[in-house]
Amino acid sequence: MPLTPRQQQVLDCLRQHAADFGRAPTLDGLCRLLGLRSRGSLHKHVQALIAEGLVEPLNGHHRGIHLVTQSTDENTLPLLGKIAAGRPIEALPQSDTIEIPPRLRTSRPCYVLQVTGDSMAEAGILDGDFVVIERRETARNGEIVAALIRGEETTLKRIVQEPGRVTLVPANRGLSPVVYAPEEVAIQGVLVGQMRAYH
Amino acid sequence: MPLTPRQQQVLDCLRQHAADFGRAPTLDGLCRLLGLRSRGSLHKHVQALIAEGLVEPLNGHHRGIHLVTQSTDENTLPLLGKIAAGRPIEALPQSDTIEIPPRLRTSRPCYVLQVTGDSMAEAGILDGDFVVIERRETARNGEIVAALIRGEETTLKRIVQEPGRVTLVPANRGLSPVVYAPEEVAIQGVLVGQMRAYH
DNA sequence: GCGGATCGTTCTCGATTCGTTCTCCTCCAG
DNA sequence: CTGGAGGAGAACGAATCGAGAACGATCCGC
Repeated sequence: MPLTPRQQQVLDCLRQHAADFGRAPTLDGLCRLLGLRSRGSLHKHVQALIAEGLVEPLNGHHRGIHLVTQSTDENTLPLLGKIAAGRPIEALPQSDTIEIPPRLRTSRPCYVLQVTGDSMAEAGILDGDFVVIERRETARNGEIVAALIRGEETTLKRIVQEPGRVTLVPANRGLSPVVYAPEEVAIQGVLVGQMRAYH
Repeated sequence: MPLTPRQQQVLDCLRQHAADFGRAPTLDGLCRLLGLRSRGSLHKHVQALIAEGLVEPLNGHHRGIHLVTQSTDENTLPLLGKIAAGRPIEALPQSDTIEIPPRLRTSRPCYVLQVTGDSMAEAGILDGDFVVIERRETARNGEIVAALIRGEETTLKRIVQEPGRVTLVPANRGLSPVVYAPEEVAIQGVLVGQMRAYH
């Protein structure tokens, strides 16, 4: 739903205030900035902005009108580098980012890797694909994880955790599952999305 | 139904206003811009534009004359429906859209389909994946296309075109390539991107 | 810890603006 | 003369907007 003119003014004023002071204004302070005399009136505008998801809702626990953080780059994630069986994640020197639609990520922190190699080809993950990884240190059995093995190499595999051992299962007839001790495998994240460009 | 000269003038004025201010004008504001004195008169023209589908209908819920946004968000594409071997594209009743990062599409018109079935599984396209299709009627050999066969069924396959015959090649050991006469196969678009969510 | 000041929230009331509908008017082509 | 395009103006209901009062909850100096 589009904002009314006054709501737009309030939003502009909030952005201005954030740029100037970096502090969250109170309703009374906003009233003065906007030339209003009643908090009650302004409150309705702020509620509308909250309904639009532009302002942090404050459920009586703290004060101050906080803008929601940067809705613009909400759809970009850091592209950390490449993941290949046999090598640690090749970090890119420059901090690169890549646009990811919300459907391909979760609400928790995520990052993106580019796949090298065909070890997960039969799971539909090919050489050159981009994979979205949710930053997490535990996984459920059967999930595909980015795992650091003995602090040396990082790989993308399906994980099966049993008492006393962890098995990383590739999706490729030419490769075999490998069994590790639990302390050898550090989960760095869980696969939540994948995408590929053909052109 | 064609627009009357005055309706065209109102439409031009609306586009001008959107370009200048990015805000929806009110009927009174439009009157001033057009040199009119009565909202009631202008209202009839706006109603005509709504009937033509050029202006957002506002059913007393909000104010301001909004132009209909045609592909306003350049990162969203229409999600037309599902594509399955053996059936035409199942059109979704409601016109749905889906966010697609620029990397997964081309600069030409594209749309999105959701894949049903595993006929392209060995090319890394699984059941449930979303594929981005560039709207095009010709393809190069080896490209993956959405093709309409005999006007009946639509399918996603790799295409090989030779003089006098067209072969559609699935990527699945259990399925065989099928040869058609060129006039039996109508290319509806070419695969340019693919994505999958795991959660 | 306490009490007053500050703040968020909710409510009512009134004023203005705006979309809508209606009637009446002019102009012009067929 | 008739009908359609176009405009003026009045009137009504709804959306928008602000003022003010009242009530808890939080914050802060003592």
